[in-house]
Order: sequence, then structure tokens, then C-alpha cells
Amino acid sequence: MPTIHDVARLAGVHRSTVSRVLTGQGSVSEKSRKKVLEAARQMNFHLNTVASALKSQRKTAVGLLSFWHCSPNPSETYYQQTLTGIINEITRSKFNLLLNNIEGTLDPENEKMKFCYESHLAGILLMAPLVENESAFDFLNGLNIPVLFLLYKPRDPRYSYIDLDNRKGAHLAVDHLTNLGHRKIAYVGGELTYSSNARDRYEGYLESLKKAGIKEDPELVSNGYFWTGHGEESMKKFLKLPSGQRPTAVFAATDTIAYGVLKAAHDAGLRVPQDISIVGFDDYETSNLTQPPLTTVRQPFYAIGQQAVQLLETLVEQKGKPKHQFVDPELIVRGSTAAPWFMNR
Amino acid sequence: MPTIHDVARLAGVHRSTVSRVLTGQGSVSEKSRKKVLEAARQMNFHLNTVASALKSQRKTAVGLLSFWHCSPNPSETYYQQTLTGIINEITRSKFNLLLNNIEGTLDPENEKMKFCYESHLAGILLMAPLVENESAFDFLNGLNIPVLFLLYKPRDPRYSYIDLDNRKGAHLAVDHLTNLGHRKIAYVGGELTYSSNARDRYEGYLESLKKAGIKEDPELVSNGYFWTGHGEESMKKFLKLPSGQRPTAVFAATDTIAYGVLKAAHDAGLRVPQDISIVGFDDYETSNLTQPPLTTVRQPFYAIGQQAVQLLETLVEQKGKPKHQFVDPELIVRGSTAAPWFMNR
DNA sequence: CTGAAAGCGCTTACAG
DNA sequence: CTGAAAGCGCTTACAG
Repeated sequence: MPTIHDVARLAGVHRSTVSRVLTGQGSVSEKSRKKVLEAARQMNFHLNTVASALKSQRKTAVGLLSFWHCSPNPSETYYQQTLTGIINEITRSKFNLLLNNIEGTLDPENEKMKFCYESHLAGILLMAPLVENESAFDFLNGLNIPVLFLLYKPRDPRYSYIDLDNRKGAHLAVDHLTNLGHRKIAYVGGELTYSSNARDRYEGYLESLKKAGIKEDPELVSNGYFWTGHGEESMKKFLKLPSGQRPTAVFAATDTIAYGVLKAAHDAGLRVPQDISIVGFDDYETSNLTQPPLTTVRQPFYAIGQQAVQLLETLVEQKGKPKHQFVDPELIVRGSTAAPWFMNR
Repeated sequence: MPTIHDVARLAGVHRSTVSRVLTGQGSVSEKSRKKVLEAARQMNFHLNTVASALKSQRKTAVGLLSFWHCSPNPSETYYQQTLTGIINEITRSKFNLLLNNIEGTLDPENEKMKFCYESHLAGILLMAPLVENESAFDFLNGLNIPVLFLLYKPRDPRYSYIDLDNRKGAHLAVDHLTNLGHRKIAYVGGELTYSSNARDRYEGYLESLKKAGIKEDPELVSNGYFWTGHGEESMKKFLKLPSGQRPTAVFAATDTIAYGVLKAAHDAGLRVPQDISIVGFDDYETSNLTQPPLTTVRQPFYAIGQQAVQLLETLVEQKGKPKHQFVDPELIVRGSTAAPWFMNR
């Protein structure tokens, strides 16, 4: 590979002039400029980014660290959609994107963790939907580069984050049900200790009940995991309650949970929404294809990915205080919700 | 940030010894080793990867260049699934993944193309489903690093590629239909000039017809684009043919095309599969949810992504001849295919 | 096993 | 506008 030296020789100038032309920094006569560009073209020369990064101390990349301990895996739809938003926004930025997934326990000595110390990282996007122990990320603070959590709201305020406003999302879902006339509204949610989303959606559910003057019934709450099986099991339990206590509506904290709830309802011979209403959370593509199509709270994953990159860029430039940004959810009303059966009598 | 120098001072050794300990190259006494490791730990020191890459001339990353000129966009399911496979396999490798999307025309002077000249790239994975002009990629050969096409079969044999065996996939689909007794089998495909997949699936279709002793009917072939609208339009045209010439089965070269064919069939009041059989290609998740569920040829995108990384690693290590690798498709028989109506009379 | 030295390919104040 | 020089933070033959 030719170096800047070779180009300088061919162009008949000093290598510092070549550098000035190619980086666009500093002033160069038009004549030298042309000679250098022509020589570079002839040799098919391109600056060695490693060398120039070392000398100039400029950072060229942003890291995306995704961490799947406890979490299903990166085939999840929401991850892919968010990633697509990130990639597209990165393409528009001046940065490259350096990717790394961690599966298994977070260990700062982990080979793969060294990725975080990559010296060309201007900042890190951190995707860790379930966090067992937040302090495991403490070492990231020692890097002295901005770290932005995505789709997770860390308790430690020193971290920046961008997340859906999950409480507002829960309000949209539950208010929709109370407005339809429901009073017995069950809740099926996720892991309260690991997932900030599970915490926020549950809190939002409780707040909306309170606002509507409905007392919480612990029998109608099932916090467990964000997957279909948990939805199905929970619904089966609800259906075993005495008829006066049984829910007329279920708020499922994810679409995958809602699919399980729907299945259990169908299996029990219930009609949706005539006998029971179901609201999900996420708005996956498949939620438009269920029978009936699912009423749900949309998370704009693609946009969240885009905004995350923009926010990280701001953090890189400003080096200021941590930023906490919420994205608005949207209620998508489809066929799985209606007024409760007793109102149609 | 501390440098190797600072660690050397604290440990009371020369910086070359620090380097030997931290890179694991060369022999060091156990005593020095401990001192160095302790000093590094104390200072929270990590090697500057940029500097060590420059000096050692070792490559640390693999690039994924995706190129969307002419192509829909990277939100496509197949891209996301393939990407997930790539990411997971990269995680298992010693490389980092450097990502870049190009939208718009391919121009070697394009700011974003400089990504390809990144000096820490050991190789490049190239994802360009539609290629207007293959020679636009010629400059990649000048990089002297392995380039591996994914899901596209370049005509230039100097390029390595990994792709589904699309002809075999078409055979699976069409043989399934001829085995059921169909003779009038329509084909709806993609852009023959831009897409190697479109070319291969079309050829496979023709080969299977020939094998079954069926003469090609140009009226039953509609090469256009890989999307739903094209499927719908093509089906409408087929249904306008005189009844004796009308197809009893349609092979759609992608699932999205099949969705359009299905819609047009339903809109015309046809029952699937009683009145007409439909086979797709891809096996997207949603193809299990159509009415009826779609018989289709599965592309194992995730596995293709994984294998692409493995193949690129081999190419990086061996620096040998280009490699051409095919992945096997699988026929997934669901409810959209059956024996033709006239056999049930 | 260890130190001293050269140098990877650039950038950038400095002087003129 | 341009050249000469220093040096970014490492690695690695070389000599002892």
C-alpha cells in the first residue's frame, strides 16, 4: 500500500502538503492541490485512518454494545427494528458503527468487553433490556466517553438514556379500557427487578386504575416474563377466579404476552372482544394479523434508534450532563377491545 | 488516559515489557508479569487499539457494506435476519464489525465509500441485493482484502459469494406443483437485469417445467419486481386469460409477491388451494399467518449470515482463490397448495 | 528475560 | 503557502 510519502514524491511536494490537501485542513495553493490530488488518484491512495486517528486523536466510531444476559436474544423484532434505525442514522452521520453483542455474564475482563476500550470510540450505545445488576456497568463511567442506554431507564442518573415513555404507554392502554367502561382490568407484565420497562408499565397501570377510582386487585396482577407462555398461563389463572371477580379486560405489557392471553381466551371458548378485551404493548407487525387484530400501544422502535444516534452525537459534542429523553407511545385501536359484555345487555 | 509508559513507570520495568505482558507475545518473567498486571489494573489501563493496530499492522475489524441503490431498504425482514446471524457470529469471532449502509448511487469518491478503505478492515461483507452495474464494485478488488458477496451471485468469478441455491429452490417449488398434477404453472418474478436471485429462480422454474415436459407459456410469466403490488397485478392479468389457458398454480419468486397473488385470487373470489395453488419463496414469519398459510421455499437467512462470517474468516486467513458457496433451501408445505381442481372432479 | 531503538503512517504547531 | 520536525502510543527485531 502506498503511503503519504509516496504521494508526496510523485507530486513533488512535502508530505505535510499532501496531508493538508487530503484532510482539507490548512491552506494549500491551487497548483499543489491539483498535483497532490492527481498523484493520489494515480496511486489509488487513501489516507490510513488508523494512523490519522492516532496522530489527530480524533474518534471515528460509535459503539453499539448489546447485552443479552437474562434476555431472550437479538433475533427479537424490537432489536432488529431499533438496529435498523440506528444503522440508517449512522449512515447519515460522520461516524462508523462498531457492533458487539455480549451473551452471558457481564465481566469487565471479558475478551469481548475490551471492545469498550476501543480507542476510536467516541461514545457507546448500550442496549441491555434486562439488567440484573446495574453497577456491573459502572466501569463504563471510567471510560470518560458518553454512554447512552437505549430502551432501558437506568436508576443511576449519571447515565444518559432514551426510552419510550412506558408509564404514559400504560396510561394510554388502561385509560382506553376504563373509558370503554371496564372496571375489572387484569395486568400481565414482566420481571420487575430486571426490567425498567416492566416496572414503568406496572406503575402506569396502577396510576390509571387509581385515576379511575378502581382498587387494585392482586389476583388480577401477574408479573412474570415478557413472553407468550406467561400470557397464556396468567390468563388461565384469571379464568379460574369466581365469576364476579373475573376480568373483563386484560392489559398485556407486551404483544407477545397478549398473543398468549388471546390464545388462552380462545381455548376457553371466549370471544374477543365481546367477552373479553385485550390490549397489548409494542405493536409488532404480526399484531395486525391476529384474530381479531390487536389493540396495542405502539413503540416506534425505528425512530428510537434514529433518535438515539442523534442524542449520542449531541453528547459527544457537548460532553455535558447526562441527558434523559422520552419518546411518546401511541395507542393503536384495533379489534380486540370493546365495551364490556355487561354494558350490552 | 494513561499510556503504556505510565504503566511501565509504575511497574518499574521498560515499556517493551509492558507490551509483552499485555499482548501475550514474547516471554516475560512471572515477577515482571505480576507487577505489570497489577500496575495496569491500578491505573485501569487498556492498550490503545489504534496505536497497536498501526504498529503491528494487524486488522481488527470486518466491514459490512450494504448497498441499497435500486433496493427497497434495510428494514426488509431478510436483511434483519441475515444481519442478526452476522452479528452473532462476529461476537464469537475475534473481529469487530464495522457497519455502513450506502443509499443512492455507488460512487467510489462518495464520503461513505471511504469506509471501504478503512485500514483496520480485514475483509468486507457486501450486501447488495440489486446491482445495476457490477463493475461499479471493481475498485473493491484494488483493496487487496477479501470481499464476500451475500445473497447475491456476482457474474465476475473473482468475487467470492455465499448465496442460497436459488435454482434448487425454484426446483423444489415447481416440482412440488408438478407432482401434485399441475401443468399450467404461472411464474411471477423479479428484475432479471439487476437481481441474480431473480435470474436464478426464473431459470430454475424453466428447468423444472422442461423436466416435467411442460412447454413454457410466455403469457404465464411475469418478471417485474419483488413486491406485493407486482404479485397482485400479475395475478389479475393471469385471470383475464381465456379459461383454458389460465394457471392452476402460481409460483411467486418471493413471499411478498405471493401475498399479492393471494390477495388478487381472493378478490376474484377464488378459493386457495381448491381453485388455485400458490407457492412463495423466503418463508417470512408472516407466511405462516396468511389465510391459508403459505407453502413456500425457506431461505435460512440467519444461518446464511453466520456462514458468511465463517467463510470470510477463512478467506482472511487463507488469502486464496475466491470461494463460491451455496446454501440449501427447504420446501415448507402448508395450506396454499393442493392438487388442481380438475383432478377432484 | 529485558532494555534501547527504530518506526508504523500520519498531523500539526512552528518558522519562514 | 510550504517544509522540517516532533510525536501520537504502541510493537518488535536486535543485542546482551
